[in-house]
Amino acid sequence: MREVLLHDTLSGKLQPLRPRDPGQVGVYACGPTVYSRIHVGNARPFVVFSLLKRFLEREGYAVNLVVNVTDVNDKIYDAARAQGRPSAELAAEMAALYRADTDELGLGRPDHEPLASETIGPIVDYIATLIERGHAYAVDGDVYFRVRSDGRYGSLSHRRLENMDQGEGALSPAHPDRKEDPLDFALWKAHKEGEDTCWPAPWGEGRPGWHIECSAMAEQLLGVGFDIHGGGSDLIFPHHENEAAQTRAARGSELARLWMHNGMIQFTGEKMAKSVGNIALLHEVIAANGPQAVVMYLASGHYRQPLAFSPSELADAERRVSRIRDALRRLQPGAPSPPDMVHHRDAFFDALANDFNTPAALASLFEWVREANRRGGGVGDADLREMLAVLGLGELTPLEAVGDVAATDPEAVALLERRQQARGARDFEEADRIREELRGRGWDIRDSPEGPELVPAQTP
RNA sequence: GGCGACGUGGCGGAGUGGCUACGCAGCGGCCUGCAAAGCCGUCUACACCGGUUCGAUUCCGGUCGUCGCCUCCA
Repeated sequence: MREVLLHDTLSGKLQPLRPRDPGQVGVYACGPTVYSRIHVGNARPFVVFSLLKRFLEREGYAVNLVVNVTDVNDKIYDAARAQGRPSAELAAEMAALYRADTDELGLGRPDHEPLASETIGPIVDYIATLIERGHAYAVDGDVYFRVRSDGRYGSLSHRRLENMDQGEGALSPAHPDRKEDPLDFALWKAHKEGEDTCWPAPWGEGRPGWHIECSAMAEQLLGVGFDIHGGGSDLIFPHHENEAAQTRAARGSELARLWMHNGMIQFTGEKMAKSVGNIALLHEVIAANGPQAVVMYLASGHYRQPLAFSPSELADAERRVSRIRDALRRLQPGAPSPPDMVHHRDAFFDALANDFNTPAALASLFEWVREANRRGGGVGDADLREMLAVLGLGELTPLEAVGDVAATDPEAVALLERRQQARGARDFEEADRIREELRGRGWDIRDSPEGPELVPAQTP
């Protein structure tokens, strides 16, 4: 088992992974708010933490991955109202589409996917505890967290209270004196006209604020002080800062041991976001490029850095997948790989152990591929398969050889034979004509010393 | 204004105080009837200005620029 180093946002440094319970790693990653279909940016944490789980499991850990779904939220109310439908119905539909879209990636599901709407009881209890301990207060059915009661507030996002923009809330003409302090944030929001869902609570019916749900759900499923809390870097403040503050205040200990944050996907030079309008929907990108290309694309940058998105980047990723797929054709399935190539495989996993450096790992993978290609056919594919499995590309299959085609498209095989006859007769005009005909049927020809093969045509 | 990250070859994107990843694209070559695939080579980059050092793309300071957060946001 390698020592795994991960960058921790709280300390700002690489930290060795030292699980609370030896051999077991609990991971909580913030998932989407379901008010519309997710885009590629939303998919990044899903992929990053899914792949991290695979890697840690490969290293021998038992991993429990929790990715929540926020299904009660202002944006959902707004979107549902605009569509003239119940908010719960919209949330349920979008949650189902989120699962369907991410299923398409072929990475499996997280171990748990809790919903805010199904965690109301624990959330209410949590808030009650905060009030009892003097860290929260109710005002006309709202409940606010007393930010200044947490001595370590700001430690995660590395900001000082005095530097914070305090324009929000305090001077709101609608609610002039609700909060004791403009920095305080809502734990519970009293039911308002036009909101079609609410739940009972000791301080009045309403619904949870955004941050409390994660503290409650993470604790329910992983316990306080679990190993890794993750999400997009745009969540560091205020979302994760608030989560951390709530848990310290209610439980007297830290929510998570290590905080991991992924960088933003950038499209047209800035963050891909619905509010900017520069989004590419995940299911459309998968439909256009295939799921493996999307995973390859997301793995091609270090998770902490911003990553440039464009259609050509996805096409690039698709070519890389093809290179691997082509290499697979020449390999010996299920056979061990040459021992003198194992250093590439080891370098691959070493790179992942060093702050989950997927692009460096991919470099080693491609060095392995080049070496295998150099050696010609017959190299065992075991090492490559091991690497691909961790990347979630284990399902990659080599392009079919002609033998497999016979069953599905006997006509193509007949054409290939006619082309061989034409070539034998040095009638290259006819041979090339048949090649074009086969391409029209969706097959590319690859000639080799061992004879011609048919492979599915690459989409241009 | 505050905090943080970053500026690498045509593009994407790692990384390192000295040996200049990886992929895509381009170009040349090998192979091929021609292609495709593959292999070899090539295109020899690290924003700018100072400093430290025998030596800096890598460390320090400054300048310019970009991005993120400070409000919902993966």
